Amino acid sequence: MAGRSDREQDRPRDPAAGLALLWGEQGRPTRGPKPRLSPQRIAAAAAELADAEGLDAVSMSRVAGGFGVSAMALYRYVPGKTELVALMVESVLAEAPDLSRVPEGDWRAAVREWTRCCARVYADHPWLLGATAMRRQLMGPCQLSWLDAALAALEPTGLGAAQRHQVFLLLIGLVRNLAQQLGDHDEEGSEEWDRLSAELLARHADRFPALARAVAEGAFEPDGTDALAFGLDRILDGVEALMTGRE
Amino acid sequence: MAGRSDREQDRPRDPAAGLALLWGEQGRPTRGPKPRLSPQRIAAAAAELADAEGLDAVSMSRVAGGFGVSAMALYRYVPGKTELVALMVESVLAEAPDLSRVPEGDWRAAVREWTRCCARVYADHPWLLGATAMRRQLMGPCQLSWLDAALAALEPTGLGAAQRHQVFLLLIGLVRNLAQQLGDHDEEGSEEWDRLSAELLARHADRFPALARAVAEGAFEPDGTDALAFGLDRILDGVEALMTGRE
DNA sequence: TGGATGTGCTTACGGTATATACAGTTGTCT
DNA sequence: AGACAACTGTATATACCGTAAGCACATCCA
Repeated sequence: MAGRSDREQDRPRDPAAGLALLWGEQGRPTRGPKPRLSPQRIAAAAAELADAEGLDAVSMSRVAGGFGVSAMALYRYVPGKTELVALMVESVLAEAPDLSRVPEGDWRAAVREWTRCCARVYADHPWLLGATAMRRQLMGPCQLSWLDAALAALEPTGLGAAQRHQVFLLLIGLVRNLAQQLGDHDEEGSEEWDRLSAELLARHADRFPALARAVAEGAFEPDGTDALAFGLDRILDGVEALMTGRE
Repeated sequence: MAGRSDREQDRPRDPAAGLALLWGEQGRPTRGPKPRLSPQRIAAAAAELADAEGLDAVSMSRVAGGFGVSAMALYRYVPGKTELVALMVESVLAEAPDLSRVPEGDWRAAVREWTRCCARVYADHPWLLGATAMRRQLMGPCQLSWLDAALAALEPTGLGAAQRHQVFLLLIGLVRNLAQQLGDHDEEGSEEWDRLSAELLARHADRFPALARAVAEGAFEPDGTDALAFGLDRILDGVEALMTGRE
């Protein structure tokens, strides 16, 4: 109940060290006793813990406890918790998006597939949203390869590099917002929360006419439509309009 | 350096009490001494502190210290920190979007104006992103009035309620992602971070061909183009395509 | 005036990240 | 072989955090 965990927005005190760790550019020592752990194993265990109990459950103590060692032992492998979270993100993003199945040159299909893969990762690891909500994130190779894949998928559009980047931002924004929506919905006590909100809204319906109309029309009922597909189609249509309209 | 702050994803132990507080539906007592503080004043002070030093600086001690009282004194007005953050959000969202200037019926202008207002709030209060990154957020009247304004702006499109809601999600996603990008950029030590990243990317350029090409084209240079306007136009075009294509 | 009620404070607990100093282990070099 | 340096893991300590519980006092109603 007490002592919530971190927000990770403090910058690591030594960005270079953190990046070197993420990129696996650390000289491995030969002198002392064999290390029993490794940054990757620690990150994997932490990610597993986060999958099971949420990001808040990931504390140095808990993670270390899983290995039967003390909390301070982890600091031999990881500069600090900021870097540990970055490693967790990398470990989850290791499975690069598989865009081999899409037909050559069909950029819509490629972008669609990339977005779906991305959304699946966020769905499988709900803590990813919070872990990447930090400022000035340390970006590792896996994260960059996702970015690379998206930019590659967008190259057939003929858009400029800056615009490809902008579209990427749109896509990742869509995925992340949807992830937040989904994470909100399937939590315990959801029905009571919905009931409270509905009652409040009904009591103040006059203050929110457009919202009340939307609710009456069932805008917030969990219908079968795929929200991801909808947003994706809007973005793709917008990109298409840009292509045909100006080039 | 130690003791980072919370992530607010723990649910308040009593959602009903939190909501009542947000909606100002608490019976005011007459018996005891006049309260020297109020939830709103506390939230305003906390928001000011967050504006100046970031969300991490907002602790019960710090906020209470600003009033010259002890930390525990705040718990007479606010159930816990989760609710305090929700109140902070409400206080910042109190200035509802001003859509009176847009010409009647021009839904594109209205949506554009709403998005710009929203983006300005996020720019003025960078901590808003982190404060609303929680799950199952307590939604107060101010937040709902923003939602209402967006839905109202979308009504002239003739889209269904569910689709209006989806477009709203797209818009807020755009704003939030841009806020994260902007927050990333104007931090101290940004140039060193950029240098490190560029060097790493150059060293592994073969692993990220599309990314390398984009960098070479200057995709990540801070050019003068308005990223918000770009994403907004993509979304608006996508919506327009949906309107004309299917109805 | 008395009692009820609410305010503000003090103390304390269990949690967090992590700095520092130390003990034990292991490889390399003389 | 023996010395030494490097490395691992632990124990201790600091400085925070949110907050539960209880106490002393102020204020209003009867």
